[in-house]
Amino acid sequence: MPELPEVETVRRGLQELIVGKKFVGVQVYESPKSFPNTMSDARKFLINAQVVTVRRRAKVLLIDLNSDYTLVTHLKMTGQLIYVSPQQRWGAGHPNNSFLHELPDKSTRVEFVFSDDSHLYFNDQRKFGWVKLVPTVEVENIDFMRRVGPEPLEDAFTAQQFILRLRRRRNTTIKAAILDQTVLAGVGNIYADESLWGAKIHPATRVRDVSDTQLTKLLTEIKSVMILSIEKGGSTDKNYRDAEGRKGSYLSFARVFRREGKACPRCGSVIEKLRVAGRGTHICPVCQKLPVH
DNA sequence: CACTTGACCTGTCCGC
DNA sequence: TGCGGACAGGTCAAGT
Repeated sequence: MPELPEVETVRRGLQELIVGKKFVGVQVYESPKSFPNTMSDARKFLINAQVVTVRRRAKVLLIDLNSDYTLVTHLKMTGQLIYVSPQQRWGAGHPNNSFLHELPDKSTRVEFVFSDDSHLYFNDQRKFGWVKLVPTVEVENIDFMRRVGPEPLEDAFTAQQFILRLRRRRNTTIKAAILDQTVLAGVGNIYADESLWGAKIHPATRVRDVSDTQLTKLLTEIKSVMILSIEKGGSTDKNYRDAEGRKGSYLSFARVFRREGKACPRCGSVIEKLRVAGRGTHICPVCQKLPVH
C-alpha cells in the first residue's frame, strides 16, 4: 500500500482540494468493509456536512467534517482516494491522469459527490481497504489508533525512544520490527528496504544484534527516505495515485527496492532479492552483511 | 507476551 | 493461448 509518504501525499492533495466542500451524495458500489455504516448514518452525518480539515495518522487518512464526524480511511495495498472536478469528469484529461473521466470504474467502492458537482472516488482493486464514518472524538479509540506507534517525522520522536521501543522485539528480525506499526508508524515494505540499505543493516539481522549506534543511523535513514519520497510524490509501482490521480516518482530514486540484478549505487555490487519477514526484500549483499556468530 | 504464518482479494506475470 | 502457481505496497486472527 501506500506507506506514510504516499498517504501524506494524498492528504496534502485533499487538503488543497476538498476543504470547505459540502457532501451532497454518496454511492456505495461494493463491499461492506468499504463503508460499513448504515445509509441512515450517512444521511445524518455526511450529507450536508462540510470538510473541515484532512489529517493523517500513520497510514490512516482522517477527513474531519463539521458534523463532528470523521471519514476514516485505510488504503491498505491498492486503495486510492481520487478527486475529480466537473471539467475533468467531462474529459479534460492530462496525460498523467487521463483516466479520471472514466470513473467510477470496476475498482470503485465508494463515490462521494460535493455540492459543486466535483466527486471523490474511493477505489480499491484488492478490497483490503476500508472507509468508516465515526464521531471525531471516537477516532482515537479505534483499535488501530490506540496501538499504533509514534510518527517518525515528528521531532518529538527521538532515537532514544526508537531504540527503547525496538528493544521490546529482541528476537525478531530488524525488518519485521520496523514494519510493526506498534513500534513506529508508517514504515512499509519499500521504505523498510530503502532505510536498511541506507543504514547498512541486513534486514534479517536479529534486533538484539543491532547496536544502538546502528539503530540511531536507521532512524535517520527512515526519516530522510520518507522526506525524499514525500518530495517526489511517493512511490508508484502500479496502483498508487495521489489525490489528483497522478503517479509518484520515488521509485526512480530508489537504491534497492525492485532493483534486483542492478548495481548498488554505493559499491556497484549486484542487488539481490530475498524473503524476510514474509515479504520480498532487496539488499546489497556487500553493504548489508549478516553478523557472524 | 513475543513471534510466525496464513487469510483477506484481484490482477499480472512467468514457466510449462 | 491456456493454465497453475507465485507474487504484489498492509494488517489481523490464529497458531506455536
